Amino acid sequence: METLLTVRDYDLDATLDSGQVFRWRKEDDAWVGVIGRHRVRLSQTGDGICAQTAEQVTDWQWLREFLQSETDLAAVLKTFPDDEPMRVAVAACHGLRLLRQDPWECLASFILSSTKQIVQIRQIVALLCEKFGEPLIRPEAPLPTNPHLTLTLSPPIGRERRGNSKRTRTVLSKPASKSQVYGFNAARGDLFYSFPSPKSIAGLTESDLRACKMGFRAPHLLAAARQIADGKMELESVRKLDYSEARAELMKLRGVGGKIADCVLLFAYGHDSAFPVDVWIERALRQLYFPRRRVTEKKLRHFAAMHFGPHAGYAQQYLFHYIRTKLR
DNA sequence: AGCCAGGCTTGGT
DNA sequence: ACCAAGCATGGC
Repeated sequence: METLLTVRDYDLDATLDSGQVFRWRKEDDAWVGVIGRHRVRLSQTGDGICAQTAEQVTDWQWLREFLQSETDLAAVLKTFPDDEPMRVAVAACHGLRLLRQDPWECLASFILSSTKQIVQIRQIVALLCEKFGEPLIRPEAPLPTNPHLTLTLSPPIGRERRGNSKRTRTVLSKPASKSQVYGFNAARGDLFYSFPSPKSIAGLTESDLRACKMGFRAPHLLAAARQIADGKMELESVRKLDYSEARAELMKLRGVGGKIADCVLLFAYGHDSAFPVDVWIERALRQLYFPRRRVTEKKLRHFAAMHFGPHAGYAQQYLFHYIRTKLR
């Protein structure tokens, strides 16, 4: 299925490559990635964004929600302070947007992000999904016509399928290869996977997770997954909380400090006032707004909240992307 | 308070 | 070519 979202001032390249998401890859002129259980191909067109999926889609609301294509960007930009650094960043990153991600995927990704650079975060998250997510069908391939074939997926490489063994060996005496199932060569990297649920991660061991090269973040992710799977933490009910309540709630999770909580609040819960301060932003703020002055991190956060207005998180994204891509 | 915990990239030498 | 620094958090 294919649809065209008409939208102005939307730079897909900048948006999908600005450290908000870690699973999107550019293939030729299009971006391929996963939203929920949809494997999606996105490309920039003259008047918007073209999206393709393998399966029938009647309601594209989930896509508009993820892309935030209805957001009035001009209205957001108008609230930014009129100072030199902001003007430069906005001019340099025209069409940069904030996405609206699934809270769990966002939370887990940012737990894994601590003291990692973006390239490594991508590797870790990719490994996690390949090992423990469910394989998805690529948009270009037709859906399998034989219903039995859909029941004979072999387990992802490196993973024992426990429990529902009914599913793995039903009709066919010999398991179908991935290329039989999907109609293309499913070499590593060609298949896409859903993001593993809290429940599926909660059932793993720390060493399962360490095999994804996440190091000391493995116990953090495992503990967070278990807190959520046990119902001790309700990511859905965090939606009802205001910014500071939600921040305090998320920080109860292992591996979640102020910075990571702010990332999740901004990228998944739509709290535009969240202003994640990582080393890049901290350096930029000190250099641009407090040259040769000693300012504590707390003061810096206070300044950011006061100075950048109700959509401070958007302003942060412009500064972040500007210093990372244009000021290297 | 200050250090350490994977491992991969970046930057300095 | 080699080697240190950087990275956000929790635990000691």
